[in-house]
Amino acid sequence: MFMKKKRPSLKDIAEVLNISTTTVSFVLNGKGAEKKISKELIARVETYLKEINYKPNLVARSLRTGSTRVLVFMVEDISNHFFSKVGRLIEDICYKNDYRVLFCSTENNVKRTQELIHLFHERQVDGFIIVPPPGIEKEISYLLENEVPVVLFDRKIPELEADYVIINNYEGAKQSTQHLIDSGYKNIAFITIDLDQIQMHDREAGYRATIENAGFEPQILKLPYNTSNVVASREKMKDFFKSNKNIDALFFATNYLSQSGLKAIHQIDPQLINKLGIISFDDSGFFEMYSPTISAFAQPVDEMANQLMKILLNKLKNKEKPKPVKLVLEGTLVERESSSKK
Amino acid sequence: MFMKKKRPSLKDIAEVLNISTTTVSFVLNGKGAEKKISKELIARVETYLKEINYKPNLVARSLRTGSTRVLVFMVEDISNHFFSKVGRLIEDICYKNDYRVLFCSTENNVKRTQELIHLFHERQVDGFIIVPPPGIEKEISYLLENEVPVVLFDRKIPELEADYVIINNYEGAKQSTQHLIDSGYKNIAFITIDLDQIQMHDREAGYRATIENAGFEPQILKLPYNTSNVVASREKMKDFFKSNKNIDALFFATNYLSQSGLKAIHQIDPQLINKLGIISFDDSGFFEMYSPTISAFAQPVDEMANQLMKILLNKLKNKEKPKPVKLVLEGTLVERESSSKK
DNA sequence: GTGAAAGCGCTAACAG
DNA sequence: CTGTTAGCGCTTTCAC
Repeated sequence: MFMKKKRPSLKDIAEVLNISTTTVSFVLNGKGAEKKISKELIARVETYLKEINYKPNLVARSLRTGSTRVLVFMVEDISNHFFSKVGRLIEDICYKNDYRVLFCSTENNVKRTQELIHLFHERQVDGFIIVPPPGIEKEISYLLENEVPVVLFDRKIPELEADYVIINNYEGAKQSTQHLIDSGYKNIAFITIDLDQIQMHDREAGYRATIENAGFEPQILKLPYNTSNVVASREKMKDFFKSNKNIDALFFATNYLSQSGLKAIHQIDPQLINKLGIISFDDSGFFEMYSPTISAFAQPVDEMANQLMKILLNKLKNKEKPKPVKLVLEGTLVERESSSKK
Repeated sequence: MFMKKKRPSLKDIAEVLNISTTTVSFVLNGKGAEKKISKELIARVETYLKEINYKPNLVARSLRTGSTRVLVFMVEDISNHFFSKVGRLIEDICYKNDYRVLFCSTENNVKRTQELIHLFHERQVDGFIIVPPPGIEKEISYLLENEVPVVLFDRKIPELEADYVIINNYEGAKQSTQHLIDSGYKNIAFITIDLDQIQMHDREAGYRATIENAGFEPQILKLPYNTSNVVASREKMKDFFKSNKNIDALFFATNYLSQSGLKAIHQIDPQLINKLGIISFDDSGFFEMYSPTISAFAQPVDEMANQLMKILLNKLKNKEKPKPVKLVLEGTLVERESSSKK
């Protein structure tokens, strides 16, 4: 018969060393000097802590302090090149500020996002960076009302007084479209997603304005948004490409649409790709690897990460809330083989 | 002057309703009937809980119960197709068992992995599924000693008495190599990583045995493992391909090596890919999308997820530890365009 | 059927 | 300089 060895607590340590838990706690938290505990005692405690490889119970600490020092970065899909890049940068900034950060993917699914928000809020995380899926307004308001620090990212929610960092989608779509026009393409189609999200509307509007301004005809394919059925989407793209043979260039509204589109193009005819101009909104590691390499309108990931964290850390520090920060950044066109002059 | 509205606690609720916290707690946890609380009281409490949209403080609950009902799935890179697929399946099983699961990437970095293990252990997660990077033995032993449920995945650590779920890498490499031989390739090179990990050794051994058995010459390129310097790796591949013109097929030891290799091949000559036989260990969403589509040796993701969770849930339930479960599963060859007969 | 009260492990105000 | 102690919000035993 044996007992499960219980993890030692501060109290256990205090008993062994014949001192109070207060002293141990102070030393543990590096407040020994500040609290004027003698060098010898500090050394004795630290040695013992190291010896038994003591790990404090952070659940208890969090309950006591009311802070977990954990933040959450909640995006549509953390494996997406754009989000993972920003995530990585954010992680570094968090560590420097003695915060930890957890990543998770909403898959643009409201229900899943609600669950994630509650999961983390109930576990008392200190703050959120969220790419809000459509329909999540209520949960965001809930966090706001409860004065949980939240910064929106990639999309804003117009009716909400929340901080956000986004890019100028309209301008990016204009530049991308204009680039294809400048490269000599005349029948440029826009492939987008049938989702009532402001950033998608802006991209479409940018495309439309540029095409019409050049005296061309907009041609738009709107795919239903359902990650589960990529095959059906690809079939729709194939049908669209086949029945609109006049198209000589494609502008994809997101990087995952591009990837699906490239596959569709390949399935129609492996040579077809070399006859089309292609550009994608959002960059991807994949684009540099494809043959030909694929042009993209890239978002300013460094600046986004810096700004997001600056806003969030500020909210974490100052409990009284200032006016929401609303940031609209500019992206840059990355010209690769797929959009060169034909 | 206003006060930050504190989240209501069980005590607040009890006061408002003029009952004890015990009763509220019982109702909250669905134990009303079991504890024979009157239907009316249950209804009254539930109504009020809903009305104020009460969210329990799970940090407090965890401190009290000693369980967070959170598990961690710690892999090399969660954006890797193989790991994200398994992760998704595991997530479903967790939810069904009323556990939550957190995902994170070790990047095969020991220091990072140590920090992650401690981060989560200090926060009292209930269990771990870990793809162990080389050099992490000590931390895993630490968890084992503290009787934290751990299951290793994708790789075992021979000197450790830990549960694990892996595949037969030797057999998979043999099948993959044999498939290239059967397709008529004669000079098959193996591209691998210079990492002292058992699964890499097994893959190499499987390749070597099959090649020698067919009377051919093994040709192996070992790249240094450093995710940071993909460009340098790619340059090494290019040099290797250029200075070994006799090579007519390539067997990549991991899916990320394949992706890097495909890029190298493209950079040498966009047409070169069509002259080479290619197969990759581990499948990837990318392979189905590439032109040509890339063959792969795929791991049995469903079975892996099921077995991992079966083992972990069992450990969570039965505190006395049984003998470690050591599972070696078989993968399957997915034949695509890149390895067809030339 | 319901409530009082102890206690999970930690921090920090206060006392000495 | 160090210790006593209250209490974070919750669960659960025991009492009535």
